[in-house]
Amino acid sequence: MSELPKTFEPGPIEARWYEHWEKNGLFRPARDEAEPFTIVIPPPNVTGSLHIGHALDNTLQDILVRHARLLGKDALWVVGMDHAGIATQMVVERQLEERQDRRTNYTREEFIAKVWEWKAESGGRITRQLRRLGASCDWANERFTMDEGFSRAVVKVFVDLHDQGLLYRDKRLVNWDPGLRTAISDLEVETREAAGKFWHLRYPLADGSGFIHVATTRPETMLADMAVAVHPRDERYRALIGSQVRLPITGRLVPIIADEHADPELGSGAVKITPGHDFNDFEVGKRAGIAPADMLNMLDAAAKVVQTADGLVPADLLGLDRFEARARIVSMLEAEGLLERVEDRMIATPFGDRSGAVIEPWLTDQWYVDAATLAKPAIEAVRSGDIRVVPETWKKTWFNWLVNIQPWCVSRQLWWGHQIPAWYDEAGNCYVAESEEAARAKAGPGIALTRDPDVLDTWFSSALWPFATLGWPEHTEALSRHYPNDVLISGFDIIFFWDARMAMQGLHFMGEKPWKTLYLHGLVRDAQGRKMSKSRGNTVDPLGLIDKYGADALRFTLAAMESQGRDIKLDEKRVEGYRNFATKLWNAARFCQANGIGASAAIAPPAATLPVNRWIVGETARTVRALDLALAELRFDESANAIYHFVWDRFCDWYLELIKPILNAPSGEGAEIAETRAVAGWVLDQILVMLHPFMPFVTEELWHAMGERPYPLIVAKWPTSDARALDPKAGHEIDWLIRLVSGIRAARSELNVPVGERLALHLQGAGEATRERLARHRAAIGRLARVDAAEGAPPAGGAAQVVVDEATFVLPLEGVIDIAAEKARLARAREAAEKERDALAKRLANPDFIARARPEAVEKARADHAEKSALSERYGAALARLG
RNA sequence: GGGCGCUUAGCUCAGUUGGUAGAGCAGCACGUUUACACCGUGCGGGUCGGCGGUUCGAGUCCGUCAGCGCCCACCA
Repeated sequence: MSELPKTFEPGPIEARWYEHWEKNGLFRPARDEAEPFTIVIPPPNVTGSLHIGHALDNTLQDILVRHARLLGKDALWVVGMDHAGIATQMVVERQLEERQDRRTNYTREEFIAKVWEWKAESGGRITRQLRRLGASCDWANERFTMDEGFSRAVVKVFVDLHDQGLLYRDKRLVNWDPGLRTAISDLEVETREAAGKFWHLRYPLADGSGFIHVATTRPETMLADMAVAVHPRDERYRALIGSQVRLPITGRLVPIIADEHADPELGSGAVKITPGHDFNDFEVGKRAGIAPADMLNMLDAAAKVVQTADGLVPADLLGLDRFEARARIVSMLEAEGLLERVEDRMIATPFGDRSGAVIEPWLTDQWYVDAATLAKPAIEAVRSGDIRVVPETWKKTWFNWLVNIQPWCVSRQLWWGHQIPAWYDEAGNCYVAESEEAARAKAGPGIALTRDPDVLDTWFSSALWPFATLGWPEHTEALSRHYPNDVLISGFDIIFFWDARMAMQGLHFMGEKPWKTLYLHGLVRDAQGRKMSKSRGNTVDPLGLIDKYGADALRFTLAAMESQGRDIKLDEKRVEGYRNFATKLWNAARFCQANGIGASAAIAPPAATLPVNRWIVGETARTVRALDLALAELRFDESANAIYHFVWDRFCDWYLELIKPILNAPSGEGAEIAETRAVAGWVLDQILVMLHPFMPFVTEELWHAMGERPYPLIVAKWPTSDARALDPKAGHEIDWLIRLVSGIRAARSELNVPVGERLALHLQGAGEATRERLARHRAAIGRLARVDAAEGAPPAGGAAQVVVDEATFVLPLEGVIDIAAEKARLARAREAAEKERDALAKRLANPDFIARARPEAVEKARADHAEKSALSERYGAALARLG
């Protein structure tokens, strides 16, 4: 037991204890016999640094893991990082560019080596930051989505899915990012409204008989037009169906076809069809019998104009950027009198979420996962309740996306990532296998093979995180113990990217859901409710808050503000408030130290005879129960509030104040002092344990400061909410005491009685029990309310009066206070009681209420009515006494 | 075009199965009591977005309107 410094400084405490825990393996004590509890961290990007969203996500995880550990479970928090293909490659490329260098100056192997180098040097930043936050992860088994074991898992999943027909190569339109020059998935496309134009064009009919009008937002794609479509029931064009159009500029002859895609209400009702550059047109083209291989393409990977297969694009357009080409083509059409008019218009435009480039639908060969098939068990698992989703409202989103899911494009034209395990021979035959040797065996002897240069979508590998981190495809002990995981905590922003895909892959490869519960939290926003972003400059740096207020304060803030289903608007004032809370606890511990209160020897509550001690033991048990319930329901806000109010309102404001007279009593009361010290020490211990998941650092510090301990707090025992600890009689007594003291204080304050003035306290209409209570708590009442119990009837004259239950407490104040003020005060109190009484009377007078309301409700209304009636009468009597 | 969420005290938010509203911060007043001014005590403050319905009774359930936010979707 060491004396606590007067001021609480979080910094040094945090550094000391984190190191102690980690060094001593306390994040993962050996508990082979214990019930497992498992959480996996959403692996942060190697490029990442801890932002406030991580702080929230990881705080919630740490609370659950520390709680489970305190419950004696074999708690495992799997930690690691994600290689984050596109993001990481972009970072390293940008570094090269800063040195006037570029990726393509290197071989693939050289470049990848540079990325690994960079990862080694700066990739661990976020894990250091996680330590600052207090995250009790299993660092001894840190994983990476491209480490050797994980890579094996990725390859196996690819090959197995392929062999099962659930993964295939296909030529179709894909979302192409011309900035990054790679395909991306539907989810990586952000559609935003952007200012654009609607060009109305005249396409000459081939027979020279006139024009057909088409409207388009993308005139440049006319270089690859293959048809003009009209609605089959559109009378204006019926006669033209089957005839031909001679396209301007290229002179290509294309048919006018009938297709329901053409909307007669929109534009002219006729629409140009460019199957190679538009998702709708692709489908129209297929319906018109054009095979994907025959669809014309006019753009290269950087979205510059290239020659189409029929060679009709004029040479001076070749090599132009798509937007330059647009301008050029519009002016060419205008010159030929084929531009009818131009409308300004907002266009729903697709952008790449990483590059910000306008996405180009582009015809390429890519690898696709049959997501619809994998989605079915994931839908069923949530529908059946096998996976519990919290908050439930997300179930609809889950179903909506998974039911309508499209094939998942998993190949990326990047260098950094898991290279696709597929090999091609010179004839273009494809061999998917776990290794080149295996592929060669499939291909047969003497066949030269080239490996597919593409890599996999990062999410393809992170989808395997819940089981590949546990050793899969090996059948490890860890895997059988810790899969399925207990809870996944994730921001709702990655529900499709990650959560749904984990469910799909986990159910498919493990035959079992990845986690029992999926908990989705909101986003952390700034104090004005705006989304935080670097460009907006409103990001909150969690490390800065930790430096300023301590990790405990930040953690507690995030937990207390995490109410299900809502975004968090973070206000620094809240963090400051919870730093104050930690300080409050610190000072309470100092008080205990100064009064001979120390670590409790036992887990069970000490025997107590004094009501105040019996009461606080009961209150402790109630808090444990409230906390258990809240944590079981994943109500982080409720659990934080339960412990907060117990510590501050019950323990500090009342209990410690109430025991001061006992502790300070003159000698001769040894037994009471001993009992009180024991109880106070025990309660403080329970507080430290209960608060530890939320505020691990300050609690661990105080745990040791209060005395010698057989084990650190991080592996202490969670308290039990033993109902036997509750003593209703003591509870009522202390409740009465609190109401009495509060009542007297309020009266004094409202009547401006000088604080230094000690008043006499007389009784009016008090029963025997009240007199006994008053005698028992004379010292505490005297101290807290600054009154001295007096014998006999109150003297006549001015007095303040406080009604508690049946008794009226009279504080003679002749000459001290303004009698009129006290009368007004009592009249207000009586009026309030009467108002409630009358409302209850009205309800009770309603025969329908008596007949239809639940009997308990009627009973309660009667009891309340009686109480309010009595109360108003007592205030009436008090008023009468003042004349 | 679908789907979801939000609207409760000046601010940020709770409010479990319907029984006439709570917290933190901010505000105001006062500071006796050797744990704590990062504190203590007390006080003020809400027609629970509008309208309608169900019910003995609605912040809580249903409908509708208004405003705000998010997600999904191939209107050229």
